[in-house]
Amino acid sequence: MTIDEQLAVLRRGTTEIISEDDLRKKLASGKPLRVKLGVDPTAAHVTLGWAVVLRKLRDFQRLGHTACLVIGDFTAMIGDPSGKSKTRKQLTREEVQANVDAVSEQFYKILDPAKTEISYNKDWLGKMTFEDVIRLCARTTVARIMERDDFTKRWEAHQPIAMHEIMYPLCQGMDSVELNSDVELGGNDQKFNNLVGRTLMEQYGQEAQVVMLCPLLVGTDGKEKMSQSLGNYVSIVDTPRDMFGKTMSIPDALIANWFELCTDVPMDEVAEMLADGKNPRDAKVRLAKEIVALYHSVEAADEEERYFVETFSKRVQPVEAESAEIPADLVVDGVVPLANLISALGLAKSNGVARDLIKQGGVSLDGVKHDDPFAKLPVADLQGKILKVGKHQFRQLV
RNA sequence: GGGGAGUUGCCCGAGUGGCCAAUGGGAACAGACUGUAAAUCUGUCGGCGAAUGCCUUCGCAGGUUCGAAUCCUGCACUCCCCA
Repeated sequence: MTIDEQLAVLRRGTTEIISEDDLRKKLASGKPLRVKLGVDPTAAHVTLGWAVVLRKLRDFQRLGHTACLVIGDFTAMIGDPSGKSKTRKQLTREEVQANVDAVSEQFYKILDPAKTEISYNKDWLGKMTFEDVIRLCARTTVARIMERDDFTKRWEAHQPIAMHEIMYPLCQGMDSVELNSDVELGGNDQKFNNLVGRTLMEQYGQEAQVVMLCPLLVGTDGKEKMSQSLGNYVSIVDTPRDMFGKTMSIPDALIANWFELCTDVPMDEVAEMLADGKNPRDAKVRLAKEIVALYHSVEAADEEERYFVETFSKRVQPVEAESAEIPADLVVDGVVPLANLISALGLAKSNGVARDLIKQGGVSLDGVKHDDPFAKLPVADLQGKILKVGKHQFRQLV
């Protein structure tokens, strides 16, 4: 592959490469590049948003380069201030470890283990003495740190900024020095942090890393960046059903963007699907199938399409639903209060909410609406039926 | 170090002794309409209860009072101005 061809692959789905000339030179050297990606184990799932950068890293691997994952077990205790309007909660060692364990195997659904190097930044950051820290701090200025707009905004809004938060970019920069990385990948919100890495590397006599930024994937709500704390995410370990369903619920405006960032479908093909006169729903179905196929299988994708069409498009009951046993302690004289059953099965968070749902016509059994919030139904009538609560929740009663 | 302002439900934000489970907006959820999209309309939105009702909530801990989110004291946290 020529350098230009490689660049074309690498460029897809990036917003900025600082600088492309430097990247070209590094590629031209012919040696495998060390491509760094810092991950903070602040969450237990790899989301599609997170996958955007991981997939980019995989692109590098396919071109023969080495992925250097830095698990931020040290920095997670600080919490990246990027894009945050509040100080993040500091995680304990145990929480961090639990997340690392959960997340690391998910990485290999995307990355090639043979070309992946994993390190933990506590190994070096944790060993720095206070003197080391002071000397590190001396390498940057308050004005430089405060120029990032997360801080500027918080400052102007009179929001607190804790001292330890301003250390974050320096920590991440030290990671680059430690790894002597050639390229650092990151989400767009990482620009500031990654640029600090360039500065520090030069100060330590290294060649500055190339910074490659990927756009932040917008979540299923169509507004905010995808994140676990906002609940607008699709996890790569979601069941095929959830994955498909959540993808189908994104706003139309996001379809092209998701194709670009989450799949390998060529963009001109995408443009064709979204041309005037075409139903965007069909493009979305294709998108959902691509995603399911990527993390599960083509068969699962076909299966979910069929399920989706039957269940939602044709508005019939699902072929099969998760089965749920009627809790024995709810049964009195052979009858069960419907509202209590719904909350006991976790389909509503309290009996009151369950009753509200029933009143609003959001509950049905085998397609028959039940709107009496105080209904008590004989167990015999319930067994074998499909309980539907709200739009998406189905349970096969046993 | 000195002076001032603030902490209310998922978020923002009213509320200055009983009519407050607490106005309003946003988010969320449900229904209608659809393509499990968008927009729109309607409804719900602390917990328990069939219900008059009961319990828990207005930074934390005490106190005053028949009665406090509202008054007093102490504590914690945040912001602003000055040094």
